[in-house]
Amino acid sequence: MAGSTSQRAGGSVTSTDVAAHVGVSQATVARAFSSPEKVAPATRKRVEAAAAELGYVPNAIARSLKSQRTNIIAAVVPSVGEYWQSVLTAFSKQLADRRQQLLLFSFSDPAQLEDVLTSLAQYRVDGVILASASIDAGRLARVGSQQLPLVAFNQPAASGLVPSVSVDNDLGMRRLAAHVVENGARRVAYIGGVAATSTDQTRYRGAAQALAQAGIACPYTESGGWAYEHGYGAARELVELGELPDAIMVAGDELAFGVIDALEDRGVSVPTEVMVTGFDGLPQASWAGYDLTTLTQPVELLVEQAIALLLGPSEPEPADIVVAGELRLGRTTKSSSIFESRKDHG
Amino acid sequence: MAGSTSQRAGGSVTSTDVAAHVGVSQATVARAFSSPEKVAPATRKRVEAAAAELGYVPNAIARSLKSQRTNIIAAVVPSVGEYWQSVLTAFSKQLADRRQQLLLFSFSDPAQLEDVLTSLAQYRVDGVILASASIDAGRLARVGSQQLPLVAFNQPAASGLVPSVSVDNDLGMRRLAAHVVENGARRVAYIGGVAATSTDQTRYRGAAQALAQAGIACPYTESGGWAYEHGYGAARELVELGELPDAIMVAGDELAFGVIDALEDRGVSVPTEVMVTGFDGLPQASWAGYDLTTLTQPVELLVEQAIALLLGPSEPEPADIVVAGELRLGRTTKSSSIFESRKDHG
DNA sequence: TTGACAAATGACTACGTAGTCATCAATGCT
DNA sequence: AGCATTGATGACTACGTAGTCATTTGTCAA
Repeated sequence: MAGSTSQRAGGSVTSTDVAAHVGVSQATVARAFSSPEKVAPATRKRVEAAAAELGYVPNAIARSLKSQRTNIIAAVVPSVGEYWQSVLTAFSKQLADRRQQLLLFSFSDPAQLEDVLTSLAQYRVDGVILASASIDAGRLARVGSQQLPLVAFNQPAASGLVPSVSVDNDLGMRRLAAHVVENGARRVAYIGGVAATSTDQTRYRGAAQALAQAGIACPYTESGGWAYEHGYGAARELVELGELPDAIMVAGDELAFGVIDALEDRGVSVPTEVMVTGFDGLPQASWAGYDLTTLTQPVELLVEQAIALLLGPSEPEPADIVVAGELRLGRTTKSSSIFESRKDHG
Repeated sequence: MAGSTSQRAGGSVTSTDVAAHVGVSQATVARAFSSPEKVAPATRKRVEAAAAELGYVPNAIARSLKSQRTNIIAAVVPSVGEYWQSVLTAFSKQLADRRQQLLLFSFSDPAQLEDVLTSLAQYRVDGVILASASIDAGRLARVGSQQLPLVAFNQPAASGLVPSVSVDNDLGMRRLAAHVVENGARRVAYIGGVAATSTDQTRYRGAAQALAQAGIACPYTESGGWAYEHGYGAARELVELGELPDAIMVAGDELAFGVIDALEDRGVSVPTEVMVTGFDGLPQASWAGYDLTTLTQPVELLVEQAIALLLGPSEPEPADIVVAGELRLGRTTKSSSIFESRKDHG
């Protein structure tokens, strides 16, 4: 039997090839792979043997064309940022468990979004995850008008427009604010990311309102981005202006790391002189070097909900799921006992 | 004209629909999108107008089936690890520039690799990036035997078997070793990741040989993984054993962060008492909080080379590209001037 | 004016699969 | 024994596109 069964060099082996080899019809081979229970065990065995011998692997492209399902989920994600990377990791893991693949559409500049969404439309994916603070309502609506299932991930602005899953930004910031107030902070500053994003707005509002209830004003500083260096730069400016508050609430963990390092670099001790809080609960927040007080997003849970919305039975009206995060108390807000004793809230 | 042009609810608009609307053949519509120069400008305009009106978007699945090209590159990557996330980011960016999409196959456990590779074979991607230290030679060979272009990313073991792109692990570690020796280290320990991986072996060998030339032995400790907590744990053990060296060379940056934090937590000052080096050049290495001495991998360049191997004309024999990294000098090896003066090498 | 030629377009088909329907054999029942 | 029923399988076709080839139209030179 030498040579007769060798697979062709460049081309792929098709179900027809296997069928000819076994002496059954192409339909039977297809069934043996897509719905094995409809094929007699003996036949199935022979088909599988032949497939293994010839090196046949079902062609997902052809299958998708015929069945109108790709088993592929697209994710539109900013190409940078510790937070998005961790979200992506979670999606990729959980989708793999459901035998779905992740097709990645990343963009570094919001201006590229147009192109990205265009090429996204060409792949007939089974669902789309929109994860970025910089997708505005108009674009969201446009994507939403297509027929495909989609879910906005952590985009407060999407609420009501398209199905969305978010952490409770407002509640989270309120808890953090309550915590720093309890720890004795009387003057608090807020360092945001990009003021134009709904995430930033929602978080700031939460913090500002909670602080206002304690009679504390909370000036907002825009750092201009969500990366380490933005936080570093914003904090440096704050130090140079000279009027340091008791606490700095930062819109995101990565920013907060920059804030902490900028403070320490300039001899400002955290938390002794200034407390710092973050938001997100990145893995690095738990690293001993930072040990940041922050709001840990339940990323796995959020992702689970997002996938459920995407793959589950479609709801009649857009569902908006909001999940509470968990307060993580780290070293960056541990107050000295002097402050502790003056605590006086509610 | 109300209603007559409304697109069907669930189904997608096809080139045939557009053709009927314009009054041309399906072939002309297809050409208008895939090779516009073959269509008369006037006709093209009408086709484009009709497509916009009907909401037609070319179907990439069907196109792929017909043309045997998917414009999709698959990446097989471990689902965790700061380093892989940064690599992934680079791939996704550079592929987007070339109008290719990234299909993500991530795995958290090497045992899942089998499943991953199986489902990978079904999608007829244009190329595969294998990026993980834990793909052994046997599996590499199996994947390589398929017809599709592939490239192993930072896997020394792949050299000779399949086309590969790697940083120069050996040279990098030699440079780091030379640096710590110059800074006065006389007793050096090495903390590795997973001893069974070729990356770990190559890096340790480079360090050990370079140190041996300076007459320094270099005991190896396996941390058991590549994450922060593995480094933390390994360093903690080292401290508890009591015999701290002058310098600890660590196999990866993320591990090194753990090592540093473990040392500082136990009152061991870095670099005054113990110097620490990393490997990879993660963004966090540049953060002021760590400011790690490490070997920065030229990730963008590595990725560029990998993509060139993948999409470029196929070489007759597997190409193995090795790129040198760049030494990054941080605070974690800044020696006191006492050490500096005794430097005596070569 | 007519033949040669290029440009534009249409008819047709294949890419590899899965679902529909028909066919056939085997089984159980009265 | 005859008939209905079930299970297994084959023939056929459609999914939406792009390439091949043939046909039509328009242009230019002799």
